[in-house]
Amino acid sequence: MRTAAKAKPKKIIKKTLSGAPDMRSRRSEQTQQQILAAAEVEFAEKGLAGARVDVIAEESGLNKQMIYYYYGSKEDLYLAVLERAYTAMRQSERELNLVDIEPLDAIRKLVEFKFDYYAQNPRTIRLLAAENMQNAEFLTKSTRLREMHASLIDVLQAILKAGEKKKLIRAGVDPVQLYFSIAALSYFSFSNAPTLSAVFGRDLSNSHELKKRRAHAVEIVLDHIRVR
Amino acid sequence: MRTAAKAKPKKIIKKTLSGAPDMRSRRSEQTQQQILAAAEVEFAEKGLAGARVDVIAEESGLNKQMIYYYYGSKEDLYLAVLERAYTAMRQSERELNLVDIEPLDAIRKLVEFKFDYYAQNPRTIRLLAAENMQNAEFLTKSTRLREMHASLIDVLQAILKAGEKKKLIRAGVDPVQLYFSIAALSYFSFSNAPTLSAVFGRDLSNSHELKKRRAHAVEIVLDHIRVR
Amino acid sequence: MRTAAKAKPKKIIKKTLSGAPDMRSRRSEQTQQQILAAAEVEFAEKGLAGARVDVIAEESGLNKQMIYYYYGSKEDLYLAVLERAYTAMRQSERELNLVDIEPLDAIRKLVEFKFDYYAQNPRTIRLLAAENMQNAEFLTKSTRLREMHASLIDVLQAILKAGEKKKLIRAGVDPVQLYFSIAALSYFSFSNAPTLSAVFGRDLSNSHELKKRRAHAVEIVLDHIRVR
Amino acid sequence: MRTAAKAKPKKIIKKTLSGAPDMRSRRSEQTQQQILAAAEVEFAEKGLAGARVDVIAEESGLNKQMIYYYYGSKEDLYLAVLERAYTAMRQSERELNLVDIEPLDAIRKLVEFKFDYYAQNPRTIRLLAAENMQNAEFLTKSTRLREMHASLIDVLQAILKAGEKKKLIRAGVDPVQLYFSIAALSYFSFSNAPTLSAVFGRDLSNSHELKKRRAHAVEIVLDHIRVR
DNA sequence: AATGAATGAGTTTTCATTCAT
DNA sequence: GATGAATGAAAACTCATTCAT
Repeated sequence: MRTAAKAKPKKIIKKTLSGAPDMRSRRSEQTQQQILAAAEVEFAEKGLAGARVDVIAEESGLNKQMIYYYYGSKEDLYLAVLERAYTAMRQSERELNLVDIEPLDAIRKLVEFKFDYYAQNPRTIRLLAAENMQNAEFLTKSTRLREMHASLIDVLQAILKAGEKKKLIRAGVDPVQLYFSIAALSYFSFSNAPTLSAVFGRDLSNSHELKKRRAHAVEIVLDHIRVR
Repeated sequence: MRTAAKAKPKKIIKKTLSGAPDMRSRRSEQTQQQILAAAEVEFAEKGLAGARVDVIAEESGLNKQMIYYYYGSKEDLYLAVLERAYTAMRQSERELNLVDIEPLDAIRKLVEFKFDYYAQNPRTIRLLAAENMQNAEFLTKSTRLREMHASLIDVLQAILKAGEKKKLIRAGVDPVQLYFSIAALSYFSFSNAPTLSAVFGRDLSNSHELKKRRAHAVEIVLDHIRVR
Repeated sequence: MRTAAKAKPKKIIKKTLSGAPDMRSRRSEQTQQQILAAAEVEFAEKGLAGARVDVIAEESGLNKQMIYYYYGSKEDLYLAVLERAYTAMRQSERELNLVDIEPLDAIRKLVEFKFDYYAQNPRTIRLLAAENMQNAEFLTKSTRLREMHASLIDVLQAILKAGEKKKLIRAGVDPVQLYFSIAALSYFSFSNAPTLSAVFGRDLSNSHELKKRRAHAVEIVLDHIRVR
Repeated sequence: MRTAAKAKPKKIIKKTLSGAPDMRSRRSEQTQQQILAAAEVEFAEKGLAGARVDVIAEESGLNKQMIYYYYGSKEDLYLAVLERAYTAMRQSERELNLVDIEPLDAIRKLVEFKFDYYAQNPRTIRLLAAENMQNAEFLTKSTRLREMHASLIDVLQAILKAGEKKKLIRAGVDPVQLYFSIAALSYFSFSNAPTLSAVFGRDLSNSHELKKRRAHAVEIVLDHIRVR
């Protein structure tokens, strides 16, 4: 309906929260994973508007209706994909152990981790890009995601402090700004590879180029924080 | 024809190249500008797939057929928009005069310019992001754009050399890597503002935040190239 | 979208209000009438839920998209049909001239008019029945219709008063109740003809039966108001 | 199969006729009643086309397959609901004892009974309305229902005769016409309450209005048959 | 008897594009 | 040059029904 607000009939959606161990239906859980996997590929490739529900159904090897059965709508499926990718990234960050390492090495490791994560999860890059194109409409909508603040900030803070104490890192470095810069230097190499490659006329995504880029990112960050 | 692969029948398109002074029709020229302006807004906001020809027509104050008359198809219109934005950016870069400035100041100015350009041209950011989502399909397709290689690389090269000679800038800085990093640090602040704002729960696009971000970008770059 | 309220992009609908004499497009006006005519048949036959947009398009000889172009949605088209039928009925009532007739004859004429109107406009009966099944959701929604109160009540009132004065009609007859009863006796014969016919095993819609029914309706009403 | 004409493959349906005391499965009987109850609500609310099997399953607390197990199809379930409601109404009529009452009181009681039955069984009204929208397709199809002719006609006939003999009721009253009118006056008040309420801008379903309406129905009927 | 999962065939709606004037 | 009207092809979404357990 267009003209008037109408009490939408509540649609019954069968999504089993992945946390709940629903023993009765390991099959159902698997089906949902198949859908999510296919959807991630499609959304990462084409964005929300460009993605096709038919394609997702086709690629998942399932019926189109299953998508609506489990996720309710294209947009809700997109949100599920986004949540999963985002959660996985935060989880990876959380598993990064930087505490017992020399401060400068920790920073180096952190930059390399960020860079490598994007290198290994190109779809996450594209989902983030798509989401930014949408002004983070869905990320904002998701309570789950909004609350998942970047845990690395605290870690960074701790490392910087430890480094200061050891006279390895200069005082006064803003951890948030630093985090942004690390993210920027990692993200950009992948997010903008297509246009950069086109303009520079050479492939920027081969491993040689990436290695140089990664090393540069590490250096530029370290140069900024090191005491002279 | 909507999604399918197309064997474009050559269609006569009336686009007057803006270079050629077609005196007969200043009105025509204006019509095309109206379309381009509305299209830029729409494509920047929604991307290629999400943009609606109806909306562009509506917003331009013209009718849909005019779009097809002048631009042939939605995709060709998108290309025209992209070309214009890209050309304008390159033109701005070309107008930047960094030759007669002290090397470190020149770098500072360059970083600030990049940052400010994105700040003042948010639609360019979004068009670039959209184009990257499309794997630079259109940028690649456009001979005009492909040939418009980033002139700043040469300028950067010259500045670095001059700086080295004056013992202000350390030797061995790769101008391409540096250019990428400058672009990254500028671009990212704007391209990813929506998701960052959502996750950090505060508005990163106000002028205070941007000023801090800009200063940080300048510093991180300078710290990298300065001799110690 | 299911999950969240979303700012529906305003859809451009080209419906020319039938009042506005849009000379440029008599063709457009005719197209809309074709759609309305086909829609009335379909909605009257199957109700809102049962009606098929495809069928309406097919029967109107037009493209399905035209329906959306002019009316925006199936529901809005239904509303347009309802409004037209309702307006026509009220208009007919308004054209009934009962003022200069003997009171009892006026009542008789009124009952016959109601009965005949339903007899001649079976689709109006069905649209009303459909609308009642929907708890008058659309009639309530339509400002235009809600304001179109039954003008016959006032006329009835006047007739009753005149009849009282002439000692032809007894005092104390409630015009609203009487109007309802007249409507009931007319409407029911048509609205419930299918089930009654099925149960009584004979066709109640032939002209002989209708004549008897009509005469009975007149008598029962007159018997109620006549002075003894 | 949804809309298409169907060559129903004979399907084994487990419906235990409510008459047969199938001791083995009181549970089964209860399940069927749950389904019927939920179905009646849904069909009465939305009609055949508008009703959703999912909703019926949900509301009955059972699952969809049970509906198909016991009733074979949505349409057959609708028929079962219709049959039950109709049978109940006829049963009520049969239990009405009007034989030993004064003729005019009997008529009064009959009108009141009809009115009250509809008042207390609003879903029956809606099922009848739905069925009439379908041109009584299902009622016609059901041998059981077709044979269940309105028993009140005979009763009415007897009352009228008795009244005539006692000079209380005038001769020549057609019992079928009278029955129709009684039904009309009762039914209409409920069937058309939504549209009437909308147009008259006041609630016609409160008890005060209904009392007035009921009294009026009684009077108009009595006025018609009474000797003067 | 009962359940959750899956399906195919619709159904409404959207959208780029073209036609006629 | 410009406009409103029209179209076909696809897109999202729905729903009765069946399958497998």
